[in-house]
Amino acid sequence: MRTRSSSQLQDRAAQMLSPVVTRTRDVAVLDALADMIDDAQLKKGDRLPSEPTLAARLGVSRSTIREALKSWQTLGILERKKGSGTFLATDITGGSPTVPIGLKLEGHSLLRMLEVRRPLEITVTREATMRATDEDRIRIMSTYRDLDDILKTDEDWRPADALFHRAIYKASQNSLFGQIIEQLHGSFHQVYVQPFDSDQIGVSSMQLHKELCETVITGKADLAVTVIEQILDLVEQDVRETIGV
Amino acid sequence: MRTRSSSQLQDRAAQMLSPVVTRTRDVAVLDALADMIDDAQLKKGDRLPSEPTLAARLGVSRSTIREALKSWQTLGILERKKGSGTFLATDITGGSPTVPIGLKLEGHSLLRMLEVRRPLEITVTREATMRATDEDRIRIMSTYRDLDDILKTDEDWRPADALFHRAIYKASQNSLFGQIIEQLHGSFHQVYVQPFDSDQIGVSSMQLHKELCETVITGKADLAVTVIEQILDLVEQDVRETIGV
DNA sequence: GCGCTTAAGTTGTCTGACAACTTGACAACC
DNA sequence: GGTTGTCAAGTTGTCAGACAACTTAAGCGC
Repeated sequence: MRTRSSSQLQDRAAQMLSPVVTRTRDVAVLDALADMIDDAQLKKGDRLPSEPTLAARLGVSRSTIREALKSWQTLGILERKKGSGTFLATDITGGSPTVPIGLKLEGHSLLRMLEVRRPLEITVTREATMRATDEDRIRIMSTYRDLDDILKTDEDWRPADALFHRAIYKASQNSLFGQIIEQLHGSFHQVYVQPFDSDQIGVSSMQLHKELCETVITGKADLAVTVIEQILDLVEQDVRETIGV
Repeated sequence: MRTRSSSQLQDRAAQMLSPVVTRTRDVAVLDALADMIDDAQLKKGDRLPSEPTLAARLGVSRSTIREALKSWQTLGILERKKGSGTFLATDITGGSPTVPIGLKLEGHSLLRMLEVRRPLEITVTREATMRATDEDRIRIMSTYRDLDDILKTDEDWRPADALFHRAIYKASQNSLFGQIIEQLHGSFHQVYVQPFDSDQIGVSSMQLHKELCETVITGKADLAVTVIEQILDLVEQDVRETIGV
């Protein structure tokens, strides 16, 4: 085991190198595939390019393509017929939640995303507060400490923030919440980051994150919900001011 | 063109035939895996045998094993860590022993989906009730009538049901809600319809849909929310009874 | 005991191959 | 004309083997 300081240094360095997650290749394939479906305006029942074609065009092996397709097949997005091809089984009207397709990210769509995030965040916070195991609590506390440390420097706080919130999602014991919120969160941050400076995070937001950590760990569900609502209010207010609504 | 009678005869004969189900190997792998999990009493967090081990023991190649695991990974049943192993991410608690274990696992993932759907449906129903335009109200009423008509026959009611709910989503004036819910709904139906095949929509559910239509149109937000909650309760109860939890 | 190195084990990805199946085109037959 | 048999090309399903990246634990030196 490394010493604590070096560990922190290494973690911090790793965070700067690989921003949020270790994108496995099949996820990238699905992203590209979503774009392709959007570009080609494919409708339900239309056939997708064959596996060898996709493999060649995306520069990955057929195995990777197959695993990515299997994922969407399980979710009912795709249907595959042996000897025939792969077909779109769902109409993706302007965008899919699994991979936001062609999502026009103007200010108003940011607000729409927040609208969807809000009920999900509230529910996941309540569930996490009530279901968290000891291991979850330790992880939440640990990720909060990391976030707190980062905020004292001028480094990028977003990766630490994402890890903190992910720990809470995990404590809800329902992986679907985390997946959907993080997709929204991801596309949200992509644009959200743009107009704001990285150290723009206010004192109030930092205080709220501390309260969120404490209330979740101590199991005060109702309080935790009010805190997450305040955080979302803060973010929404930020967005509104920025886009002048 | 053939005569009408012969054509009808042929169609009827064709209807009696059910499509040949090509049982792919990965489904068999998942069945075997479910039995193994049950026999070995594996709990959440426990590690599964490695891919090469499974491949050797089940007499299939590693590729087939991986595709099968990918399917359950997508459903959140499994979690895989590079260099470490594959772990069970869900607890199989209780349930009647007569229900095949595979159904149990998928049933639990159904419940998780419902958990995510619930806050979204509630929010979208409230928003729809308050924001609906006259055009939206007409559309909601019209799609409900269609659904009502279909229910009196023995035809498939699901498309009409989907259109009815979609009309409500649309009235919320936030396309993201509909997209995400429909994604969940789609994958839900894919699994839900497959093993349970409960084509019968209950009388109570039908009455609730009528109330939902009325409350949304007349702008009674709080009432509409309670109705949609009752509908979701009904569905959840149905799932729970089927998987015996 | 502590820290470092090493080796075994595991998942992610690639390559190449063959089997099973579908589809369309064409020929043969009634 | 309409039906059936046959064939070739294309596509998915499965297999085998290999290497890279990563984790874990045992072993070693201090």
